[in-house]
Amino acid sequence: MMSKKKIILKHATSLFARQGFKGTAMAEVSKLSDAASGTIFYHFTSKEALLIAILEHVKAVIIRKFEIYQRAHQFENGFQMVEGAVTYYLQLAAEMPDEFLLLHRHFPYQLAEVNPECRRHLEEVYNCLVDIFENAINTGQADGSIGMLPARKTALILFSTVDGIVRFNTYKLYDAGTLYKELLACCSRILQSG
Amino acid sequence: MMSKKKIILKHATSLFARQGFKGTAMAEVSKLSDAASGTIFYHFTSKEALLIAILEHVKAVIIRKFEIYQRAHQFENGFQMVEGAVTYYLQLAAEMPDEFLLLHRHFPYQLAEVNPECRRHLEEVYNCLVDIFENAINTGQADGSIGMLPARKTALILFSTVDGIVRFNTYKLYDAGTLYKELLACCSRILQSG
DNA sequence: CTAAAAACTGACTGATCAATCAGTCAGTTT
DNA sequence: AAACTGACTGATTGATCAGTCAGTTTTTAG
Repeated sequence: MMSKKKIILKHATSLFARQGFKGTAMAEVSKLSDAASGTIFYHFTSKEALLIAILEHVKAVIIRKFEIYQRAHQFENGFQMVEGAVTYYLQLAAEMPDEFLLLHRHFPYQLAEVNPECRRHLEEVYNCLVDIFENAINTGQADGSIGMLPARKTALILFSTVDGIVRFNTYKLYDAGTLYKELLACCSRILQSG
Repeated sequence: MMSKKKIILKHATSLFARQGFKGTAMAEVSKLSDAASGTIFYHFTSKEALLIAILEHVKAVIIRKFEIYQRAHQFENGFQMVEGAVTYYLQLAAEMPDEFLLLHRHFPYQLAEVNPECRRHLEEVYNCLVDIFENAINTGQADGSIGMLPARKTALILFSTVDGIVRFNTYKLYDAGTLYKELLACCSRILQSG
């Protein structure tokens, strides 16, 4: 049985992601969670504290999932590691739409400017994600499957591209699935050695 | 002398971009514009109508600026046209931070789901921007400076990358300037012929 | 069992906000 | 000089919302 605190966290994540922070009334969260409004403030000191708790949880889930993924997969070379990372990133974004939508909204970054804890959570998520690309590039440069580009900067550009495609999907401007093949082809061209 | 309506539009753009739609009180707009709250509702029927008017104006400005840019520049070949488009996009985003911030927020796309006029404005902005990349790629494929990739899809991926870099800047996660050289290098690798 | 602690409830409060509307006033037309 | 126009004003209103609190139920520990 899921605790009421976790139920509240789950529904608040979904509502904040879909309707925004200011656009979500605590009464909506309490209704969806089948909890009295007072219960939310019993578990979380304020609406802002609820948002921080959500971000902390999202961070923990994403970091854990990527660690599990990395341990479970073996690649022939660094280039295939990058391809794997791109594919898994798209897959994860489809699996956790609320969490990715939340990270694509502006209000967490606005709060991060005045709240160091919030800033830390967001930085850790982004570092985790960019590190995956960077590690794969470093591996590929060591085994010769990837050309000698600046690893961190190329990782940032790659991440920016993949994340942009996910955003197209979110905003319903273009379907990510139809770009998958071309996205991998672009990665291949960017990273090719020689 | 700027009309009061334009002054309101200007300050509302800035406030909506920085604080969000729900996060901005009409009283703030009226204070910054040095107008009575009633004046805003005299010119715009509602807060939502004000947002639509802002998006229409942003669309008009961006489309006009890119038309002027394209007429004023001559390129040796299609590949240099792409480089020019990337450079100009980054430059424009730095010149019009409020407008780009607004387009990077989630609420215009949320409104677009229920308001066809809003959806039209946003689509026209994105079509204008992606078309610039697509035209350049088509030109390059005709003159041999760009390889035979699917033009529209490659344009979308390129746009997604460049726009992602602008977003890094907005969210203060990474400075776009330091990625400029590597960004152009990636474009070159993606588009190279042969 | 009992007593204390923890979890939970929902009516209530004060603040905030979008939108309204009766009215002012400078300028134009009849 | 009378009638009219349209930009502008700001006090007011009804709705909404985050957060509180006094009290109830459930769980835990001795």
